[in-house]
Amino acid sequence: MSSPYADRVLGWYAQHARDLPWRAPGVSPWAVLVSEIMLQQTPVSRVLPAYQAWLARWPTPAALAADAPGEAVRQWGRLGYPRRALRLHETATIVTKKYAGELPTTREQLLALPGIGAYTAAAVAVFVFGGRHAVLDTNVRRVLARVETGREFPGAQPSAAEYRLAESLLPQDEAVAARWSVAVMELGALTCTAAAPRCEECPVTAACAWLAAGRPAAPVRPAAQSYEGTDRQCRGRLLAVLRDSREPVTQARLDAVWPDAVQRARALDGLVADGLVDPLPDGRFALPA
DNA sequence: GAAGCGTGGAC
DNA sequence: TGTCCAAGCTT
Repeated sequence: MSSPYADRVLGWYAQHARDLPWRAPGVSPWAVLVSEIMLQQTPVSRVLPAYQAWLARWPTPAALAADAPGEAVRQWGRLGYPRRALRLHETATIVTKKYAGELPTTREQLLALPGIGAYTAAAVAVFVFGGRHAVLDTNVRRVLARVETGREFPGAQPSAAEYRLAESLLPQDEAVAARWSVAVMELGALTCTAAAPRCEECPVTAACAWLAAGRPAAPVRPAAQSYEGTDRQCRGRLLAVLRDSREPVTQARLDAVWPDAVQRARALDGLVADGLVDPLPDGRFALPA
């Protein structure tokens, strides 16, 4: 079984696909993984320059593994969620030692690597190696919620039913299925967007349950916690001090960027526990060596 | 399963 | 100087 509107989505993709660097022919599996990790919760526009700079510095997993994890955190810059940089470095080390420098090709092998979860494992297995798996990211989930379920937004986490649905829609042919997966994702990113979807440009309006129902609005969700004053903001400030310093920094330098001493200590402890910050014997702090 | 984890752009 | 959201993962 496969999607009755697969041809329409594939045709739309042929016309509208963005010319992104990680989609260029000849891009290495490792480079695609780097792009996928960077794209976790970070918009394409901000990833583009970071992706180019990262691969210019470390073209292969072996090159990254040969450098200190702290350098990965520094190069990560302000992309956000810097644990991703640390885990990418760990993965580079594993790939270098265990897989002789070549990214493994199956979803299960990829899933076992740090920082690679269900989505990223499927995405790399499909986009690079042509596997036939459901690729459920936020874009695909939103498209399926609307077209198939008639709801404006999907639930908080992908359900087993969602996976079954996504798998049932995959075209039989592996290569076609891979193209379908990236095409649905692109449709969600460009047309079936979270805010102000462009239904007038959509190739599958005839099949869309949400549109047929008159685009009913989802129930209002509880307001998100403000970022201002959170531990996350505090961690970000502290790590920025370390990123911007070539030398280890003193406690006083960290104290200067956050007024609340209790919260500051908690955030710093968290960064140390996460391996993002090294406390040195002399009392100073540094990115991990 | 919920909560924690950064950052900046679009409204 | 508010809210939402962006190719999620881990515990």
